[in-house]
Amino acid sequence: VQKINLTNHTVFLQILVHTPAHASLGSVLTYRCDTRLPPGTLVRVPLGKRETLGLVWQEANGSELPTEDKIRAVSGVLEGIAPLNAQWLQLIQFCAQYYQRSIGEVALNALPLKLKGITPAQMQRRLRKVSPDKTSPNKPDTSEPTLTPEQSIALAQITQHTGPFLLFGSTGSGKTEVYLQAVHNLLTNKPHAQALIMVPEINLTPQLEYRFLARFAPLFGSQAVVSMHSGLTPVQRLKSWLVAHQGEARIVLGTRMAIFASLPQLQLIVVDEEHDPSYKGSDGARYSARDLALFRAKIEGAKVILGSATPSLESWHSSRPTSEGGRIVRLAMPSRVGQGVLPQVRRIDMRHQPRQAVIAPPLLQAITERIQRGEQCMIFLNRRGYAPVLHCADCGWKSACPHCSAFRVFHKIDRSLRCHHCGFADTVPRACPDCGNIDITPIGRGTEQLEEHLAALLSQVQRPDGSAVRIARIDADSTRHKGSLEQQLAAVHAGEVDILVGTQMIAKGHDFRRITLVAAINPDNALFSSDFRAPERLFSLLLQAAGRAGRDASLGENSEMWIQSYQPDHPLYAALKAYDYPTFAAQQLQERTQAGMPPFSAQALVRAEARSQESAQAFLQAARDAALHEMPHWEGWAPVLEQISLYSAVPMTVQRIANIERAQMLLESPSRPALQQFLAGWQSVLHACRKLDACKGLIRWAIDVDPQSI
DNA sequence: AGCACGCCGACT
DNA sequence: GTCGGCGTGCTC
Repeated sequence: VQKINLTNHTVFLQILVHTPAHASLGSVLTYRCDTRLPPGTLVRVPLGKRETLGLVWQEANGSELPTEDKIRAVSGVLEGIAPLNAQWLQLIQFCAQYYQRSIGEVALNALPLKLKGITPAQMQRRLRKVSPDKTSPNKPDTSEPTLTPEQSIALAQITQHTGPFLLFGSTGSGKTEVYLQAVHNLLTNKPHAQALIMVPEINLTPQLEYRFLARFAPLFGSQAVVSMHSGLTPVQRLKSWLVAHQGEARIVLGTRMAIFASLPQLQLIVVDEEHDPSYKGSDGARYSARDLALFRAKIEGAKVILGSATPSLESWHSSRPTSEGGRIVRLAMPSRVGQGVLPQVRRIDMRHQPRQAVIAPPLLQAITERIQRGEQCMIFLNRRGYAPVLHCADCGWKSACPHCSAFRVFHKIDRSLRCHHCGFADTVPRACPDCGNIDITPIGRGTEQLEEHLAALLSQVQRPDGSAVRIARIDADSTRHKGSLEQQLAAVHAGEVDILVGTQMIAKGHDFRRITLVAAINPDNALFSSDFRAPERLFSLLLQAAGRAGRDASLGENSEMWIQSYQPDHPLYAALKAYDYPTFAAQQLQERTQAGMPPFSAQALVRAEARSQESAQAFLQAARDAALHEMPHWEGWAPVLEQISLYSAVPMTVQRIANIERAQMLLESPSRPALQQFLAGWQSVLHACRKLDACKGLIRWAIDVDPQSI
């Protein structure tokens, strides 16, 4: 009934809109327009009863147009914003295809939401605000720190070769200075070039942001360095995005999301702490920003530097000699800058310690001595709360969460039982809810209890000035309120704290100059984990933690890293004691070769969430059956399927969260392209399985390509 | 994802 | 009698 006036100028365009992967509607929709808009143009389009942001993908070739009465007209173009360039579009396409997401979802998630609601008038105002900042640069900072020989060699290699590079530098080897000078060289030699610096979590590494600002703002103006991370307000995000898109930002500093920043003159990407798991998303589009950085650098013709003291085994393996098939140039910087020495690692055999000792007597003694000398200690325990579970010895009751298949954690501080998965909390019962027994007891310990325990053990110990020992705890609970993390860290820096107790969140980034003793209370769990990447993460964490000690050269000489373990002779700890990542990596790679695990195979995981465990598993099994029995009959698919292993559907480790049952299924292939091809074809099967009767109650499913934890 | 329509429980 | 819960369905 709708009247359409087609002029001879009318073109049909495929436009990307934000529709999720599960929607029956695709994410590439056809609209008409009287102007030939180039790919990458930002537009506003009608979609149902609303108007939304769209991105021109390409012109529609007449053959596959939807019925004409469905096609609506583009409402307007976002004036004043240049189209996204071809490389950016290629990045989006690759990401969508590789991670099995719709292209519209990837593209629109990569753009600032605020673009959507913005009116042309606001846009003009916004653009004027960010237009070139004429404040002339302050006096150029000519005082670039002198590089060590190792740093100079690494920098020279980066200059001479095209990369990609793996900067393998031990904690404190001065990787950041190499990044800074590589960026400096680029930006001064090429007046329009842009660099992208990625960090795992920006609030944990504020000093990196500070160093970049301090170094480059005086040279290129304060607009030259912008940050991009999820902590920005929508308006700040829009602003950063526009400055980068217009080429005015020379340096973009950000978290994983920054990999999608529009950078028309991108020539260098740095991925700091490239092994960090937070580069791989665990919700929505589960992309690895590190892997995308390698791809993006390739298509942009840019250099990329991956930096780490404990590289991911994937990157490490890729940086083997070229003669053995390596594709990344390894640059090693083994020495610590200055006089700082890595702490001596001491392993305590907990089998030979008093039974109930949380802290072995020798460690307690060492802590005491440090405090009496006015030095600081840092103690790790990977469990927050007071005790991971409450228990009634009479009837066996445990503090289970009613909504999850997990125990609720006892938090003594507010006498609550809290579920760390769904957040459900209430006050601790006075007596056992099942049998009325008054005597319900905590089992195990968390950081809260460790803090209390230490306070009791050290109550008689005095600091050099005769005052009592001060203990601070830093974990997700103590830093819930905005700014409290900064406050607590400041207290540590100011020397107001003698012992810092915390979860792994204190291991990252922060330089505490007066800490001379670091201890891990109970790190063994990762040795027995069902996740084959757990040892890799543990090694990295412990090495990073060790790096917190002895940063002050005058104290560094006798700093220590203590490990309490029931397996003190485990090869992981032996390698750690020797600060020998290559040996550790070789052991791990050896095991992985034999077991055919990444990087010697490619993996994907399908996760299903449903009202019942049966329907979640039924869905996965149906998809598996179809892959095993139907897909081989598809024309030309048998050779692909021969290379794919599909394991059985199993409940996830935490089977139920917030009353939603979860199951998963692992897929493996020695060939990455085969796995890719399989997944692409399998999508339609998964969509079809959803409609089966046995799958009633299925809520959602998702494919996780290259899962980082299983 | 939005946004609407649609049919059942406790409140101005 | 309405307000509002979220189940189901549609969007070029």
